[in-house]
Amino acid sequence: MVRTRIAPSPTGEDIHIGNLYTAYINWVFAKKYDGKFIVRIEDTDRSRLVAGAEDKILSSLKAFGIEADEDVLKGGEFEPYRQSERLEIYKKHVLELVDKEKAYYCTCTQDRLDFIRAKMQKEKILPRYDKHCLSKQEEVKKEISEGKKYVIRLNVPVDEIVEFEDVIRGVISINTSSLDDQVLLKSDGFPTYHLAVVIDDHLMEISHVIRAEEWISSTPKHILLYQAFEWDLPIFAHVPILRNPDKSKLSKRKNPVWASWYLEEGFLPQAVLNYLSLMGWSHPEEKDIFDTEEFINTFTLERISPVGPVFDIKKLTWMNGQYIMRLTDEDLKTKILDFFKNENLDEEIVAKSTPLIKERIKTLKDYLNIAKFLFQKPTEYEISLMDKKNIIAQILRKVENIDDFSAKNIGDCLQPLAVKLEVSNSDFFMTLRVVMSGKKITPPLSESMEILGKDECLERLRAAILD
RNA sequence: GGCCCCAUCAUCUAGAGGCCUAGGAUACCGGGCUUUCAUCCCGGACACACGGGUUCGAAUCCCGUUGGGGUCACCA
Repeated sequence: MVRTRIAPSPTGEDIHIGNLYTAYINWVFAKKYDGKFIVRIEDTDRSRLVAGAEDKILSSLKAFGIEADEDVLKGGEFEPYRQSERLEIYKKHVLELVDKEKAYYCTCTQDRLDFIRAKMQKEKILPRYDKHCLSKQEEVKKEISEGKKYVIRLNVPVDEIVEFEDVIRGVISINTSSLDDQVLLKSDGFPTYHLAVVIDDHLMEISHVIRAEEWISSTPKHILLYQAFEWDLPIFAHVPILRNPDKSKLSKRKNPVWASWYLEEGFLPQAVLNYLSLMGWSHPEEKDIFDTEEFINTFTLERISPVGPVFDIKKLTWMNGQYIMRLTDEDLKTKILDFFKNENLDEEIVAKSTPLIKERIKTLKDYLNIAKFLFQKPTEYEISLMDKKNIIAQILRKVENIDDFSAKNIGDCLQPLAVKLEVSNSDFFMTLRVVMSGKKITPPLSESMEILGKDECLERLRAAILD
């Protein structure tokens, strides 16, 4: 049984786009093998907890269609799915490790820790805990019974090789001498990530740990824990970290990183997911555009490349445009209406204009940029109409006499006027375009005028003359 | 800095020894279509980091160098 998970921390505004990426890979992998996808909330850092973050993460995941089979809302066989509610479990297990002498109590103060760290740094040796408390456990236990604050540390063996296999990168081996005696249980009684992740992944029967590359260097600690507990290892796959254009880890300083930002900018979930699937992975037939179902069918972990890809919003934007073009008119109308629900747009106008703007917008947000004039009169003109008054007056007279106000007929009636006035087509229609919309770039003119209707067009022509 | 991971156009990538005078996509530049813009079509410029091996033959395998990234917390 394939069981995958993501373990977001409610410490930010929303789910990070990089986490959305790993979530998608995990979800797709589970779907491909008829497995289960679990969302586990890792809220063990009480100091960085952000109120509302958990809800936001869950709702964003849902907005992108990545639904968990087991999570804090749905529950499941292995609940609770919030780590702060599993404290007893961690405690019990870590004590087991102490019994086995794989872990030990430590009552060192932060001051002492800071001191030895500084000293080691000065001596240019790797700063890490010096196992000071390990040799005097009885004494330490006595201190603890007297109420002294303590942590429990992993007793990392000296100078051993820890090896594990990563599906994407092959065998990775690290000497334990580069590992610290990691704190497993913090003094507030909460586990650290390293303890909690191993226990939960085991207890929740996670078969494949698919997570970001930044976890590679702490995986040996996890291996040591699995060995200490005498548990079987899951399969590890470390997917690449998404990068800023300067190749550093994707960060909010340099890029929009919150998943919901993309939705707010008018990107379609499917387009974002499709783009994300191309990060470190490519379709065997070199396709760019494909839906989730096809991704599930063709995806393999082995095909993920270990190279960290730059997140290129330009290509995402192109892809989003492609998705918008492929939407049915009805579907696009609904999406635009929903996107601009606060604007209370006239549904009929949106419906009529949708086919006109379909190939012209890259995001839903672009819609009003290009079509706003259909809902309201221009407030200014991008081109001066001062020396065009005569032309406009002639157009006005002509338009007054058009009875069949269809796009085709409007064009047919106006075209001869351009010839008669000896004005080039582009000049003539640009003038009219600006009169109608105020802008130089618009959807097709005759069609737009048809949507506006004869009366509205006449009003705009008169307004332009008076301007 | 130690350890670990990585290395094909600006970017995402194809490529698993001969099919590669390296293919596609985005972006960019030019042209066509066109009542603006967009779509669409055609064309262009642009890459195997470097140095050693192995081999009849290397973008592909090995080693080194360089470069980039990650990680070294009672954060995840």
